[in-house]
Amino acid sequence: MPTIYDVAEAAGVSIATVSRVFSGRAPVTDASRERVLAAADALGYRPNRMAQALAGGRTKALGLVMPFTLSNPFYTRIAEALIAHGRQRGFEILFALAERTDPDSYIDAQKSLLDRQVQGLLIVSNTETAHLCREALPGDPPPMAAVGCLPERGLPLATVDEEDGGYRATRHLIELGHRRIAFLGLAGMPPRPLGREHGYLRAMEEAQVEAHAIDTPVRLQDGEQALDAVLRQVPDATAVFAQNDALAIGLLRALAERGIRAPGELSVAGFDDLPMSALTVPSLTTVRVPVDAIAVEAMRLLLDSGDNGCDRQVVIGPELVARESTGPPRGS
Amino acid sequence: MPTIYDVAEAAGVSIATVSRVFSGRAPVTDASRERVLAAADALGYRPNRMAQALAGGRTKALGLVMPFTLSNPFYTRIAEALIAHGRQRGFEILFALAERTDPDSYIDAQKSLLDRQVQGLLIVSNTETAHLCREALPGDPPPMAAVGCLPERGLPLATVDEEDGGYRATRHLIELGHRRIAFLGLAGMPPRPLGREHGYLRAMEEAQVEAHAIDTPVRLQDGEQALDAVLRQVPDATAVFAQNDALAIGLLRALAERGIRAPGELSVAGFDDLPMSALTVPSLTTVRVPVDAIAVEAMRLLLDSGDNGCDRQVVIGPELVARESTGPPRGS
DNA sequence: CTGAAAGCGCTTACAG
DNA sequence: CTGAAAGCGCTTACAG
Repeated sequence: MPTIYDVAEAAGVSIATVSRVFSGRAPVTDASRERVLAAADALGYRPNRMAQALAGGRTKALGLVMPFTLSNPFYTRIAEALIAHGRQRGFEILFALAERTDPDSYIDAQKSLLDRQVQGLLIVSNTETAHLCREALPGDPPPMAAVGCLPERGLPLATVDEEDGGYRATRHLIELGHRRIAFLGLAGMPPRPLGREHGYLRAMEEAQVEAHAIDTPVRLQDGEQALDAVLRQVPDATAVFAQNDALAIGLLRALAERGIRAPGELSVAGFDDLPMSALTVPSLTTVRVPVDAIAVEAMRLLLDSGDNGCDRQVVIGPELVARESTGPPRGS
Repeated sequence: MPTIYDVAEAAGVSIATVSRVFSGRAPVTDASRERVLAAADALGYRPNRMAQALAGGRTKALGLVMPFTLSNPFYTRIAEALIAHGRQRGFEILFALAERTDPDSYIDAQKSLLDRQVQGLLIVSNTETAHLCREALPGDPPPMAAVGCLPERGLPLATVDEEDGGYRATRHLIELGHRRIAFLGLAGMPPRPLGREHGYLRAMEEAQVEAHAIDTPVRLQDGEQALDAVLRQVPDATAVFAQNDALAIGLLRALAERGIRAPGELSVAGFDDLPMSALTVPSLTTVRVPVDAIAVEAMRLLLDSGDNGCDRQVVIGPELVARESTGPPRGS
């Protein structure tokens, strides 16, 4: 690989000039620029980013800490949007996948990114984990923003309004005529992500009907277990609102297996609007998370904050997407 | 951030000794080691990887070039497996996502990885793209391996036996009694990935029935278009074999929308075995790609090749997973 | 606008 | 086993 010395020699200038041409941040005559560019092109020169980072301190790289379960479509959508917007702003996004969802795994992942001298850190996780990541930051930390957690003081954050989303989904079911509506949500995660459930509870209270929140894991493969829990705990439920689309899709499958019609006997609503959610049978009513807008705001928080922005929070409103999996309650 | 000098001072040794302790590749007395480790720990020292890479030439990082569509579950499964096995072998995996699927985007992504001085390159793509990436490699290139493409000379490669997978899926349909079986596959990608289709053609020929390969895009959202094509081109088809599960799932949805029963009126088989494929209604018969084994072999090709291995190809056998979406043909 | 020089934080022969 | 020194390929004040 040719180095900056090779280019300088070929172009008949000093390495400082070559550096100036490539960084674009210093005055160079057009003549010099052209000769340097021509020489670089001829040699196939590309600056060594390790050396640039070491000498300049700036890496033009941002770190993204995510759960290891890349196959979770919601995370990958966030990642795609973040990469796209980072690129537009001239930053490369470096991934670090947390091996598990516990805080230590996140902190390890964060450190590996810091070792690469990233200029900013994006954390996709729940609020507590993001907070712990923040505390684990070294003395002279790069800016950090959390993505998609619940709002909480002291952490710049771009997220969807989960409470409002939960409220909208529940209102939708209530307006269809449902009164026995169960919420299916996350158990055992410290802390429980409460936003969606809170929205559900508020809508139920407002409608003066009894709420039933059921603890269940929320993955694709947990549909059967969740359905069992519903049938046991709220046997006369006519609708369920699931914490996320993955669980809702698993639930749809479990219902089909038992011959329970959706929405005829049980309406199902989810949260996320995965690409898959429009294509299940029946297609899934859900709450669309504005992933793109979240990514834009997260980049803004990270890069445009100046000195003041360290505590800003941007909460973006979601949108209800009504599809086939919800309908009037049975017997109405 | 503390540097190696801070640690050396605190431990009362030279920076060379600190470096030796952290690299683990040189003799140090236990006493020195302990003092260095204690000092490093107290200061929160972590080696600057940029400096390590620049000074040592080795980065302990491998590059992974993938299509930008992270949300394609097949790619993310490959990525997960690669990351897991890379870690086990002490390597970090750096991603570069090709913005589009054209070769130039891949080459750009590859270059950005090379700029980071990765010690090896993994290309997830079709064979032609991988070949072009290889040709674009600079004078002194790191080892490279292609993952999941079709076999072709001159490129180390770990992949599934696509032809065999296509054959097995088709045999499964034939053994169920089907004779009118359409293949739904990729159009317009240069070159067309022919493996799965070849397996289909071989099975059809062997059974002495007429083959019907239909060109169609293969994404989740292409199910409707693909179904139209089948109904138009092979109206009496009793089964289809789709190039991948995404398309097969889309197809299932399209069938449900038109009230065509699967497998009653049309059996559907896919290829990939996505997590989702077990949970559709009906669940999807498919060919399981041994993602984990492929990842292990890819790492082996990259890291254990010595000088000889540059041309090795590992083709791993797939497995048929029979589920609900296939059954005997109508009227049998 | 341009060059010579110092320095970023490490690793690696080279002596000892 | 250990230290002093050179050097990895850049960027950045500092002069001019």
